[in-house]
Amino acid sequence: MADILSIPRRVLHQEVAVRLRQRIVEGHLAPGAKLNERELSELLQVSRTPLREAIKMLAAEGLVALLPNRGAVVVQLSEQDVADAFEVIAGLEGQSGELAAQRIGVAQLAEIRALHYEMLAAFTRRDLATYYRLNALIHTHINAAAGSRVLTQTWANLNARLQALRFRSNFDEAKWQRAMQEHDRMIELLADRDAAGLRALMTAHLLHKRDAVLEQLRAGQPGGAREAHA
Amino acid sequence: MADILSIPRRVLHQEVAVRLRQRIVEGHLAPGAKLNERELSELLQVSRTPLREAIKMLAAEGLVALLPNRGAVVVQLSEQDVADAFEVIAGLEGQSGELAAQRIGVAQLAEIRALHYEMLAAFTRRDLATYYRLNALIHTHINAAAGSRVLTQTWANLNARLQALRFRSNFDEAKWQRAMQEHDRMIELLADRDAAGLRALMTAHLLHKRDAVLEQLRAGQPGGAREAHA
DNA sequence: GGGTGCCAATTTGCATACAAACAGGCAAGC
DNA sequence: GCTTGCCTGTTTGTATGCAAATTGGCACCC
Repeated sequence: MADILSIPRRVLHQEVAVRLRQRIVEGHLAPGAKLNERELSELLQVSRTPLREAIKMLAAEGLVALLPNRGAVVVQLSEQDVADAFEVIAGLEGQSGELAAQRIGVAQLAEIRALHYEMLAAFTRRDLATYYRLNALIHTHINAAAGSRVLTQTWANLNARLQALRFRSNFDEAKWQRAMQEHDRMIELLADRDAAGLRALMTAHLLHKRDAVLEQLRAGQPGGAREAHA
Repeated sequence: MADILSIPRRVLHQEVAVRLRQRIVEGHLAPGAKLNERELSELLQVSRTPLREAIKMLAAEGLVALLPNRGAVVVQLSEQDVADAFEVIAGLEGQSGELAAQRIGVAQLAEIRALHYEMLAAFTRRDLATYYRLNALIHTHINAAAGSRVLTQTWANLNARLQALRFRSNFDEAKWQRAMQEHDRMIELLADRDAAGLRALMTAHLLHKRDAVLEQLRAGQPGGAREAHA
């Protein structure tokens, strides 16, 4: 909690990295798109040096791919990659759940519960955007409650790559209701400190999410071709 | 398969990143050490620009931490971090095992078996350095056999952070024998395509490794380098 | 003596300049 | 007509220069 004291020390290349991540997740930079350095440096009003440093960070995070002497492109996950990624993150969420159930404090639990009710409100209104925001926030809080910095970093990294997909995935009513029920159950299991139960639930929750996203992908890209990679 | 044809396109900043990773893993850059840009650029005979880009990549990988206006330092994992990291990687290895058992081809299995026998030879000679090299190679091959690029990347990233520790961890005879037995069993389970079994074994294997490393850490890193002696 | 403020040396952060590699268009040769 | 080679504009890769921030030391004041 010492973070509150530290004044925000922003450095340009980190700021640029944040902005680029946003643009990728929000789809302004679509998968496969080339990152033209001159263009981006003009757009963001920075020189190429910090921009390049930011791009290298995104490359290490797996958000973009570097083509030697040919710049960087936004990675394009094949259907198989998406499935694989969700399976990996399902494992990470499972572990988050297990640890969170063991380690969560009352204040953290209360906050998550509050977010849950807010999300329930958004669900009731069928306000998808708010629902997603709160959903992501709840998962982030559970992950944080696990109290494992390594887990948090690994999860956040992978999550960033999948956010772009989730953003668009707009699953059907039945799936949405099930997801909501699973979230209800999460709160119960957290309150009960049922580590094994929460692990199982969260893993299953993410695998369901995988299925929903894949279904969406297949519907959107008939033919379901495996996309090429560099 | 196509990799054989592509000529190696080296770029300086990637080369530098490789070298820096080596230096960190091998302990030339100890945890907590400051990365002086001028110093390193002279050492590696490159200008500061590609060096800085490489440092940013390592930062994104979690190998170094960036202190705004104060450069980068090699991350220093607390005991808790180490335990957490091994638990995360245990989950990843478990998934590697499960997928590998399902997807491995005969050629891949044969290669892993061959490496296993080589490792058995190294174990018999109590040649720790060779044992470690082959051990790491086997785990890499199993991971590759899982055929999940996302899993491979996530695993490799985390693994890099722990290699430095393993390098030094010089566990006792009993633990070494158990590890060797577990590896024997891995081969059996792979050959049997026992996905659930291999998942469980590999997870346990890594948790045992965690215990060994933590024990070593607590013992207070007794001087001995990595050369073993029985 | 201990604390505070200032100054200089060092180091990082960013911008720019220059070199190398690439893409694609055009013309010449088969 | 198709390929091959060259040539040029564009883009990426690297080096260097300059500005800003930090660290540590020293003098000064309380």
